[in-house]
Amino acid sequence: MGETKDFIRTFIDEDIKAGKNGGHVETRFPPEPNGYLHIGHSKAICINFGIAGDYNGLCHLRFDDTNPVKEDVEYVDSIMEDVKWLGFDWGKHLYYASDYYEKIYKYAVELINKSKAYVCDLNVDEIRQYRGTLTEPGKNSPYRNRSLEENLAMFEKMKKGEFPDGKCSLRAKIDMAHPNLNMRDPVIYRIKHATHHRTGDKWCIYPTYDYAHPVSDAIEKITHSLCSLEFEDHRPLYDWVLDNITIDCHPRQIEFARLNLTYTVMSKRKLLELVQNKFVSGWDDPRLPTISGLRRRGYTSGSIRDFCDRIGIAKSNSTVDLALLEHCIREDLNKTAPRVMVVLDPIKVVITTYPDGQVEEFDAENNPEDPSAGTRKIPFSKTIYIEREDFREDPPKKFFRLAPGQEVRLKHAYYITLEKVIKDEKTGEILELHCKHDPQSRGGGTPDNRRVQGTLHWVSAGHAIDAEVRLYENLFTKSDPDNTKEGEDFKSFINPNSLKNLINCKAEPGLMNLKPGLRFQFLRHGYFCVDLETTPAKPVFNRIVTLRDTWAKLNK
RNA sequence: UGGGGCGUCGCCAAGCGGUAAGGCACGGGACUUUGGAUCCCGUAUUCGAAGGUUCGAAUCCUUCCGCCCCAGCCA
Repeated sequence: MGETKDFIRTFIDEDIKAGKNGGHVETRFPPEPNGYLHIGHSKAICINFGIAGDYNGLCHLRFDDTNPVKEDVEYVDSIMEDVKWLGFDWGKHLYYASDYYEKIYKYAVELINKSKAYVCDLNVDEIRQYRGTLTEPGKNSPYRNRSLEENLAMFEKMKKGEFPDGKCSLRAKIDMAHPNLNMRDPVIYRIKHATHHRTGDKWCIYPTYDYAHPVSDAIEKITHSLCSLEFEDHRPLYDWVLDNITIDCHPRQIEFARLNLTYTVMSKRKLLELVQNKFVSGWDDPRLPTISGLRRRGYTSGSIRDFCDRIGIAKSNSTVDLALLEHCIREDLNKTAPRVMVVLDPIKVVITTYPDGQVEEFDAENNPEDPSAGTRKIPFSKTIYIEREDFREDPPKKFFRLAPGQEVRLKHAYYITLEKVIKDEKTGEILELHCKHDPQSRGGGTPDNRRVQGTLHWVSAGHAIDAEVRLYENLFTKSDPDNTKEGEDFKSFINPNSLKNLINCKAEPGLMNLKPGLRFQFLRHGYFCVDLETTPAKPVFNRIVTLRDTWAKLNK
């Protein structure tokens, strides 16, 4: 968190010291609207918005929508929602590469006029053959030296839709023998008779990323164009484009390593497959690493920002341990989430010494970490539920919870001692437990200050509400499902137990009126989030952090 | 075998010639009206390897080794 400076900020400091851009810093987050944002994007978002903020600059949100066949408004809507939810504000600076199509086109004409671009009739296969290989140079396209007039006329015809898809393309004229393949006359415009989600059918030629991106950055007067490592090889082309058109801005491209997380699929292609083939309920399935999935699972945006701060920025390919993300949400929720008593697997307890029909209320602190969170009243009565696992008829040593003759404390309430176990005569099933209580222990302590070893959570049977808990588990059992070997299908690493596991439980009556998104810590059960599907009749909770539970189960 | 990057603790990551930060994970202890809470304490004689320069190197030089990316009219 700013203790040590990353290399990007170091570069920016150097630029400022050198007097570049008048000391201004302007960045952009440029997603292609072809899927939902995931935790990996949040790193890029935090870096771009974070750096702009640090330098009192601006960060734009720009949709890199140059390939109509993959894009959709559903994605642009979700991306805007997720960036906002993460806590970032692009202000008025919402842009679309498609808004620049006219300008981008004119710059292409300029390149043609300067003899820096030409229309090439080679098809995809031919272009590939002419490109050469990693070790052999390519050879010039036979169309490379078309006349200026012919190029202009051809490009005009491309634009007018006089050619079918793939008939020809506009290529930058650079160097077919360049050691960097990206510089071997890259295609900068291709024909696609497809409907664009914003420009409709106005265009049938679309600029490629390599050409549209630097132009878009320059149009927006971006100072630092931050992107991931795989674009390092494209930087010479980025610079070439801006050096060869008439534009008074030349952003500096800086690359950083993208995020990888253990036990997590980050590839958009794979996420799309999981969604389309219904392995999950949708892009916001709580088991997915999408921003919307994490949100629904109960992650706070603050915890995700904290995570992005902690992982740092560097250029080495790395895979961050999922445990760090989980640490971040636990740390956040520990400070903010109210504590609540919920019995997941109830067993009935009757306090025989407690008056029939009597009800009293106890004060319970909402959060021991935060006194300002206040207290709430919880009802107590003769019949309560406790956790089945909190009772043992034959307690092993060191079992300090309820057992015959053993005194325990009911959190916030009384000390009770087990006197009798009531069983079904035929089946032997335990039906209820009969206990006596010490009236002097009201509130959880006694005048004689005697200590009890165990404290149990409970709910009053007559007041408890029925709730439903979903114990989602981690989707993948493999550390790097994104990296499967030859012949391996990443779907074979899906954890069969990750599917929602519904548990009907008994909860404090106060949990009746909850809004989706609220998080709680259920004593001893961890953190839960009120699910979107919660109805007035029945709250539904999603468990928030589960990799640990998954491991516990797998290692059994 | 062309080009571009990267190699510091199990996982991230500082360090930029002056003698290895920090976080996560892990181990041990304390405490607690249930913690997956909190607080202590511990954990790289060593920086991919080997040479060299230097009083002194993770930091400079040389060579070697390993990993990642690039042959889309995807981004």
